[in-house]
Amino acid sequence: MRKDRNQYHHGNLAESLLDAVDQLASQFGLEAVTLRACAKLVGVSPSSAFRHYADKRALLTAFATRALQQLAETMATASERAVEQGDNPFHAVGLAYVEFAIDKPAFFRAMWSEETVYVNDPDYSAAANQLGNYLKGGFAATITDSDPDSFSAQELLAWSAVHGLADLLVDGPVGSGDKKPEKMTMARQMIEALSPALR
Amino acid sequence: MRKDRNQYHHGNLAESLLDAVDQLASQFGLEAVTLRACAKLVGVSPSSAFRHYADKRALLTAFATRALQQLAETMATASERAVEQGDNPFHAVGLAYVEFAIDKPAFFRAMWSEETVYVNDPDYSAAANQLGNYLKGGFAATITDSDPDSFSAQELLAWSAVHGLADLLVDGPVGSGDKKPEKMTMARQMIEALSPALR
DNA sequence: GACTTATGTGATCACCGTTCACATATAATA
DNA sequence: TATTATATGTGAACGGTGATCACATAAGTC
Repeated sequence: MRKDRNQYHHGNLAESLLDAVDQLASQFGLEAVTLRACAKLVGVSPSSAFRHYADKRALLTAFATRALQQLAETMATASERAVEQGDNPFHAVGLAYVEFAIDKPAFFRAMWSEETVYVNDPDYSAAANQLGNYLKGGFAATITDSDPDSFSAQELLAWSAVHGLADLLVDGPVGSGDKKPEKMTMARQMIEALSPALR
Repeated sequence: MRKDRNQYHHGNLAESLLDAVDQLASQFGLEAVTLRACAKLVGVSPSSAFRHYADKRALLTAFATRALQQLAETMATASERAVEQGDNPFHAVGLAYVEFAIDKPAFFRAMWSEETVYVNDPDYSAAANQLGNYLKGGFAATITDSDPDSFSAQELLAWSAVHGLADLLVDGPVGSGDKKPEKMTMARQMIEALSPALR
């Protein structure tokens, strides 16, 4: 049973503020995310946010963490499905990475934004590490990995290529006029072109 | 002969404001760049900036344009030198790209920041196009290119990989604890690992 | 020298993140 | 249940921010 609104106590303000960041960032971009706008959206006074987050930056850090987890989840399911269907898991993971960036550019930008995030926050870095592991998991079937604890040159290449394309599509001059299908085709072709280097 | 300071008219305020952005961004990060701080650094009132730039965003666009030109120049000389010395020009251009990002992270961030830049500004997009051409120039000796007007899958792969590594090094979780030499070694190894895909 | 145009100023605005004393709700204790 | 302690939300205030506008002053033109 959920609490009634119009209460003095909100009940789950920390999470609701994250939802507000989510909504504002998705609709108007990350730059437009304002503490006051978030509070207003939730129906709460601006100062109340500081009971749950030390900073605006702390709020953005929590949001970035959520984005990392979401991407990791997306990639994990893509990888599983690829294994089930006998497809190349790296292709699936790479495509999922790019698709996430295209579908949720605000999340993608927030995720790796060293200037607006406390990168040493334990939750954040844990999520970042977990994402790295899913990436390596996706590569595992494709790349022969001598040292599973550090990124080999080939693994770094794979991540760099996928991340670079995603970033160029979202913030760079690549595919500016194209819609999602064209962008995904570019991603497929690029990943295809990459495979000779991953043997 | 340059104008005396302590004048009512500054003489070259537009350029000087760009220098101020440069200095503040390099020292304190892009997020810390403030119109008022720039004006104070130049020794001028805050409102005077609006005589030369419509917006803060217009100022950042001009700064991003300058950054693009600087990177293009760096890459062009790297490419030339590589050709002279018989080295692989793509390697040289790719390394120059990564090195630029490491040395001047604020420039690198400002360059591709769709939310803080007017990406349709003619000067900006011209500089972005020129940079793309230099990139293709660097690739030219390495990659067989059927259509010189659009990026082939291999060219896109090469740019994505180099750009992605640069971005992961600057804003991502790769090489966080490492100094520049280690990062450049990673770049060399990644580019080396990429070459099988560029034939 | 008079007029026009370009450039810099100062006051002012609404909005921003942040703080703090205070109000109110929930939980714990007696 | 009554009391107390703690967690959570409020409202007013602060300085800093981007932006505007009437005004002041310089430079360019005739």
